[in-house]
Amino acid sequence: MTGVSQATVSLVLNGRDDGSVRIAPETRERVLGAIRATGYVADPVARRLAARHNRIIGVFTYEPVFPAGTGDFYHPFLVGIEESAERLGCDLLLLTSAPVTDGRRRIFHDDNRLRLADGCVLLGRSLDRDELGRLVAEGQPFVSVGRRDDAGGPVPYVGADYAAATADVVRRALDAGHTRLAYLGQGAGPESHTDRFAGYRTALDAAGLPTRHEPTDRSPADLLDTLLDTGVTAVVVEEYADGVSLANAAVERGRTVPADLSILALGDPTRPTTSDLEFTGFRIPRREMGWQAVEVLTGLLAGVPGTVTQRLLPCQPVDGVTLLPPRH
Amino acid sequence: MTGVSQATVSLVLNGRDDGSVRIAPETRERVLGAIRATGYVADPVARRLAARHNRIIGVFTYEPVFPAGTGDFYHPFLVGIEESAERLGCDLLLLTSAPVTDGRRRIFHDDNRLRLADGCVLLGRSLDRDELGRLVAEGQPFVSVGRRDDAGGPVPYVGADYAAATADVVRRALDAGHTRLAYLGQGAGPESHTDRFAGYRTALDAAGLPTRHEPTDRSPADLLDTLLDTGVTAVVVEEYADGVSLANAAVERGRTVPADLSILALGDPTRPTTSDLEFTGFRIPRREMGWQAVEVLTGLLAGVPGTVTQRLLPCQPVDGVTLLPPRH
DNA sequence: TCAAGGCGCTAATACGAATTATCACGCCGA
DNA sequence: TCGGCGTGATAATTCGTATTAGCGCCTTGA
Repeated sequence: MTGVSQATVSLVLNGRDDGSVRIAPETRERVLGAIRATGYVADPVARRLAARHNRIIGVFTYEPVFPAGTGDFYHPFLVGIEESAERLGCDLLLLTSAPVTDGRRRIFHDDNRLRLADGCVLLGRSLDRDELGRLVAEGQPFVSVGRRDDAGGPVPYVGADYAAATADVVRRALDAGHTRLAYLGQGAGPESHTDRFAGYRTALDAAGLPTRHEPTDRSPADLLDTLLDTGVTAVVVEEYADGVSLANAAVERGRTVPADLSILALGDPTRPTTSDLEFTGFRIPRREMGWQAVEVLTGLLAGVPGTVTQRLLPCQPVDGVTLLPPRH
Repeated sequence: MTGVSQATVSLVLNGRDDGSVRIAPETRERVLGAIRATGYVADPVARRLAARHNRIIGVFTYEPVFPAGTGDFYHPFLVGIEESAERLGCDLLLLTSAPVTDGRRRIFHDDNRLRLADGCVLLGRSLDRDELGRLVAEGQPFVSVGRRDDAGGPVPYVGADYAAATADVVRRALDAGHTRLAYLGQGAGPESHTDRFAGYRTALDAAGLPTRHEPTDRSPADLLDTLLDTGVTAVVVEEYADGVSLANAAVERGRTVPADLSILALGDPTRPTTSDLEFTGFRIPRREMGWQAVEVLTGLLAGVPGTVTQRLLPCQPVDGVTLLPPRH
């Protein structure tokens, strides 16, 4: 249309008029006119092939992105991710094509499409260690939402400081006069669990008090009986839903929360559950985590020098109504 | 590593051993071995450049994808879209980079990235007519979630049959004995509104009864007075939230719903609102709409002949507690 | 004996942009 | 007249893959 070469169009399109390249203003206008007239837009894929980046951020989750069963636990993360992406002018690629084997999605498989994006954000309770290691080894740019242990190298993450938040919750119970506190949950497995348990242990150790770990495989009623029989006056629960079950069991047994037993929740519900009690504990800064994860990723990609790639964000304390001094 | 050409690797990688191409089993094994050893995966971008499609489905919404203010009205659509995409092995690209001008996102702008995807799904109460027309004119493959009028050509869509569902609701009120039914809402603007109003009008016309249209700009209390003063016994409300306001106003005035006034909701809440009443009306098959939108899109892309590209899905009637025969 | 065709693979090219070395041109000064 | 220099644009190459015509060799059948 304009009689210029493809190269010239490319230069005009990208507004290149720095020292090394010059386009006559008249030519530039002609090209821009043709672009406007035809509505031409450069093929982003070809562009990516040549430029080696495309402002696409992959989002990989081990559960469906738009959750049904997780009671929207992941929703706030995604809100933060989207807001951040929008601000940075990036698009999000939801890696929904990853096939599900053995009940979970896999990053690496025969038609790995991760590299469609410049980098990716990983979301999920527990990431597969092998896959994580491979990402690190291959130098794939990624950021995990949630702290992760090293996997053959440092893993970039934006996590919540569960250890500090849990220790704080425990200290609040200690300040209220409790001396026999149990930890209800796995306390192992995913980093989010071990961190909580570590915080619990730290706070009790510092106070010179014994720890007590209850697994979650017992019925709430049994569990309640055991706890009360052995003089436990406060329980910190890893999973919000387990706290709800325990409280319900207490009500059924004619006991009162928190008069008979204080219950402290270590975070937001990850399973759909309802309760009219507002549990004392803390909130996970989910939106902020999602937001910062994208920030860290783009920092990594741009090679920004000062970027801290391992971040722990503070949790917000929640006062709630489930903590009272113990009876004597 | 194996001494074969790039072309051979490509052929092995894609499992091409149909009639036209043959690879010696021994060679194939050697190549596969090298692939396993190195963990090589084809660059999806280059692949897309060559193949001219990439199994990416764009998702464009006129509101944030992960909604905050819309009370998760859009969530079920996205769940359906994701499920369908997962089943078809496609990834979803959320077009979050589209800049917001004059309070809404725009598809077309100077750095249009729609073409990154093979096609796209459009979501939103009202789509911009000009943009829609341009999509049609340019032959961009897309599907709208929600019925749309022609825009210089037929618009592919998967919508809810609001007209039929509304007519059905009105008939249920007529069957209960109502003869003075008002329509509360815009009744104009987006197709979803005009369709509802059309259904309302159709049902009343068929019964030989007069229609009555109330705009939403009045206070619920005023509105309630007017309705009752003029003998209206049932109201169909376009917006769930307006029904809630009206019901609340009734309670404040010492009236009872549905004894004094039946209220029928034409769909699910699009704004966050709470009410202990379960409104009589219908539910929008949101998940199914999202699901089928992706189906239609992939059908379009694959050029599947029999694909119906304009679909209206039935809404599910809800019995609820807000419809009773009128007092005499 | 020779054309026809099967076999397994590769060279070459396309995909659509970004990048860079280079070229043609005109002007100026020596 | 010739060389040097600033201008403005282009030819050629690159990114990593998919596709296809065709090569050289061998077998088969008439």
